[in-house]
Amino acid sequence: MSKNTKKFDMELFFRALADRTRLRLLSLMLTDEICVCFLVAVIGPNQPKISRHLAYLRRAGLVKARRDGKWIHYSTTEPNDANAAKIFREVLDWLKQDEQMNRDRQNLANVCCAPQLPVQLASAPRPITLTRSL
Amino acid sequence: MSKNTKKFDMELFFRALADRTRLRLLSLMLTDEICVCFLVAVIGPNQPKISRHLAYLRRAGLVKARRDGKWIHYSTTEPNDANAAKIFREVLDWLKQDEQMNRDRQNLANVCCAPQLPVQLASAPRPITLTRSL
DNA sequence: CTGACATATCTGTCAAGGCATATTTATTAC
DNA sequence: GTAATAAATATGCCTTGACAGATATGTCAG
Repeated sequence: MSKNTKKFDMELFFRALADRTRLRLLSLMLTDEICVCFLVAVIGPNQPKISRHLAYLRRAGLVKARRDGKWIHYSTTEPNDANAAKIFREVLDWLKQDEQMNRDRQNLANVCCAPQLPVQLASAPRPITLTRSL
Repeated sequence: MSKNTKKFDMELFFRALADRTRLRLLSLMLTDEICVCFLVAVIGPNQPKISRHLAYLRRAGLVKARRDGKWIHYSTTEPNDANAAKIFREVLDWLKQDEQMNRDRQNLANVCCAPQLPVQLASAPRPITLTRSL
């Protein structure tokens, strides 16, 4: 019953966006939800680091998680404030112009669409849109 | 001549926006440039704090300073990147809906349009638009 | 010298990266 | 079916660096 306009935390919102690793994570969720294991595969070998940044994004209300057996899929979600939501969409568009993030997305495509996945990813659930063409 | 597209620092941009004091400062520049002494008068008695946050905003390319004798006037300025510029404009609009910042702007109007200014502000150059009605 | 503003320094807090470990779920052994 | 194990992810702890707030001091214009 608390009013929906629950005083959105602008500072938390912007701090969540003020880190390159987090922006890179968001850029990998641009097309559809993605399993954590692929985020780790693309961005770096340090799994706890990725996990903590995902938790940060979750706290800020920018992403949501969906459990799927052993795996957890992350996707962007609309912030609880109209202004923030609009800005967030524009930030996501902005990410499409970043060189490093374009490389990241290319790497993701290479990794998860390879005929032969690396051992640890062999049975991981691949992003949907990237596997449509298989 | 280095290319104008000089790799804009997104992290710095968002970090600059990720602090309530800095957002409050920006909100006081919404209508026109404003002298530091009024920023101090409205936001708090701690002058070095205000000064440091202004320096931060300057480094991030969100505000510019103009010297006028003893006084320095600050105003918002367009970030060096088209996406950032658009988002920045929207953030500034967003600030108009914040309660605390509305109180700040009201306080500014009260302070600088009072017939009798406090001693320290007696000769300070008042914001233009707020004094139009005098 | 005085007034307006900036910068240096100190302290406390937060967050990032790295490593170890806990937690949850699926799998295998019995 | 239950116990032990392994895989995927999350969380705790530690160290380090950035930065916010406060006070003191420096700079620059009148």
